[in-house]
Order: sequence, then C-alpha cells, then structure tokens
Amino acid sequence: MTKPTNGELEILRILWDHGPSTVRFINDQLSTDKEVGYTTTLKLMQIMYEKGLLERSRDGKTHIYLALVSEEDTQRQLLDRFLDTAFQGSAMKLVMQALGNHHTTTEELDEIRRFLDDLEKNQQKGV
Amino acid sequence: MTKPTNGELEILRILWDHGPSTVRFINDQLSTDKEVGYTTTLKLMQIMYEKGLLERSRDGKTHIYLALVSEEDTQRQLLDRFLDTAFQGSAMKLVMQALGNHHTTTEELDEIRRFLDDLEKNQQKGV
DNA sequence: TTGTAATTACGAATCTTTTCGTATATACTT
DNA sequence: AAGTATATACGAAAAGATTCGTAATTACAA
Repeated sequence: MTKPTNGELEILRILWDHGPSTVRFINDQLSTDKEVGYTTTLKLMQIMYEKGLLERSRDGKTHIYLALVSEEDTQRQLLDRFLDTAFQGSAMKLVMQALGNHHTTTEELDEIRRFLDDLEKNQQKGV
Repeated sequence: MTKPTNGELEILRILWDHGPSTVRFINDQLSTDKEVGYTTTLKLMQIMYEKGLLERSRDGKTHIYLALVSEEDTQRQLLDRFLDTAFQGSAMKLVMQALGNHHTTTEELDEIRRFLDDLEKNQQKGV
C-alpha cells in the first residue's frame, strides 16, 4: 500500500467523513481551511485515482469519487511509520506524550482504562 | 521551530542516542539500515546546521555535530501535527490504535494506568 | 443550434527534499 | 616535500509533491 501524502490525506479525511463526493464538494471543504484552486484539487484526486486510492463513477458530466482505503487501515499504517521514526517504536512513550500534552476528559480516561483491561485479558488468553 | 524532514529526523535520532558525532559516524549508523552516500549525509547535516538544528565544532579536520533541538520538544511537535492530520486531533483514538496494534507488556500497561491516575489527580487540582 | 457554465484532461511550472559528482582543503605517512 | 586518505564546500541533478493555466468535453438553457 502506498503511503498517502499530506494533501491526499486531507482529501481522504473528507471522503471518510462525508462519503462519496464530487471534486467540487471536496474543494469547497478544503477551501474553508485554506485557499486552494479547483484544478489543484482535481489533479490531486486524479492522481489518487491512478494510484488506486480512490474509485470513481460518472454521474452526468461529473465524477463521484470514493475512498478505496479505510480510515482504520490508513491510520494504522501511518501510525506504524510515525512510531518508528519519531518514537523508536515505543508505543508506550507515544501514548504518554499524547495523553500528557493534550486535554483528555475523565470519561475518555475511563474509556482508556477499560480498554487497557480488555487488552490485558486478551493477552492472557494467548494471542 | 522548523519541522525536521524525515531524513533530518533519522540523523537527530542518532545524535540523541549517541551524543555528539562526526558525519562519518552518522553515515555508518545510517548505512546499517539503507544504502546512503557519505556526501549525502554530509550535505544533509550541513543544511541542518544552517537551519539551526545542529551545532558543530572543529576537531582537527573533521566537524563534531551536536543536536540543538531536544528529543522531547521535537516529539511533541511532531505528535501535535500527526494527531491533527491523521487522527483529527483525538488523542484517545490515537492512543487506542497505538496500544491495540503494538505489543505492550503487562508492566507497561500498569505504568500507563499509574500515569492515567496521576493525570486525573492533576486535572482535578486544576491543570 | 448556439451560447454558456461547469467539468475533466493534460502538461508544465514551482517548491521541497534527497542524492551525489567534483573541487578544494586538511592531516598524516613515508 | 610529495603522496595518500579522508574531510568539507558547493552546485546541480533527481525525485517527490503541489499548484495551476489552458484546452477539450459535456450538459443544459435560450
């Protein structure tokens, strides 16, 4: 699987959140954050299509694009790489940095605790 | 602070682990993983020096390079960016992915629990 | 059918990062 | 001092990612 670039990731993000979309829609969404030309977005999505990151179908004169890679798989892949280069593969270090530097609610902390418990149970069972 | 590129990060990693080093040493370390020419490494380190990422001092005919940015600060910076682009800023999601997809020992899980407890206590006290 | 607006296709310019060839300088050995 | 090995300096090529101008296409309305 090819690692999506930053620009590609922004587009995937919108497709994951909103489902199949036209170039026009994606470009409108991107434009709320930064200035970006329509053909720029179009070109990027065409490249992603060639790479196999997106599928598309015609609807009249426009194309409807669809993400072919899942959010979860992509996040896992990016995380693996990031963990290696920035944290030498130590998930624990990263986790502590992430929790320490960013606000997390009590509810979220509890959810993480439950998650840790499950994790431990499953590890004991083997796997 | 300028975000280090991937190549720069690899060099910083070695400097953080081994302390002040020559280009030769860095290049040898890099070469264990992948093929990389000596002048390539040299050039990269010269650029990092110009950017202010590294300091250097002469020792005979060679330079000894030293990281000017700390591992912690750099990790925090990279993590912030990564969290935004890949996980929409949700530290919890990232944490769960990280723990779920990578092996973590029971000891490490316990350490994280203690960390969570501390975090909560300090939050109650008001930041 | 003709004109208009919006879309796609394509190629090239720009920008960033990485790689490396070549020239020059420095220290050491004989 | 001359020769050799290793270092640095510099510039430019190569590779990757992003941006955008322009032309061709399509759908629709007058």
